[in-house]
Amino acid sequence: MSWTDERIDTLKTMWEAGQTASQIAEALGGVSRNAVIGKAHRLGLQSRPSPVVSKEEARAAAEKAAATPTAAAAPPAEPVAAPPAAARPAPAPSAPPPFSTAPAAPREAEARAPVPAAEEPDTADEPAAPTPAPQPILRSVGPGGFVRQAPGEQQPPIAPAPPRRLVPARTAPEYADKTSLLDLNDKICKWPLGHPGEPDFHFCGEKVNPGFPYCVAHCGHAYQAQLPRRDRRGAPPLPFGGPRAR
DNA sequence: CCCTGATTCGC
DNA sequence: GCGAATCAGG
Repeated sequence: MSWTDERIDTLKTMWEAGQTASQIAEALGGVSRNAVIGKAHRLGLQSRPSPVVSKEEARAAAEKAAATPTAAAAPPAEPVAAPPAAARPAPAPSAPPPFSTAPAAPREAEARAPVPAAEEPDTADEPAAPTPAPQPILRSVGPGGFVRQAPGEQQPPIAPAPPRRLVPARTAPEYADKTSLLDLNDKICKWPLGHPGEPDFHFCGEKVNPGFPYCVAHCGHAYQAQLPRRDRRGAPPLPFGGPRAR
């Protein structure tokens, strides 16, 4: 596998979106985690919170901690070089789900007035299936077939995607229901829709299939059993709406 | 053990 | 430039 423009593009986007190197490698296919990391560095995509702290950083941090015994009132504004990336998956571990009604930290112009109404067809993207019917049957997922079907079951295994908008309302018509980079966290689907840099680029935002970066439906796209080369048809379903048309 | 990203170094 | 091997922390 070589680093085509498209693959580099995907790498960049996913890296900046906070995907792990493993996830990126898996999404790209044909490359190892190390390859992704190596490439990312060569591209200058640098510095993500690494689990490994350099001795310098550790020493500096220790000194700082020691030198600041009492003045703990103000949260230290990012000790070392604060990553410029506006995008890191929201670290909020116990944070409320992305679609909770009340944003904990209301961003200025984001006062979203609760609008009563039910629906508006709105955007044409992702026509969500209108069947919120909860699936009582527990299913497991696995490589290849992805969603395992209970024995004897004939129905499509994947519950139809519930309506995407779980939040009652919004103000800005076109963006309010979009899951932005800033909204990403471990619990919501990071499947990108549209292309980075474009105004309507956003993320799926569904609840993830536990253990995966995507919701069940998008996992079905992302993880598929490899077919023999001669049997493959068309382009593989890469995220990001496919390679950027330039 | 598993995971993570960083770095090195032969190719 | 590439990526496996290695390192080192969580």
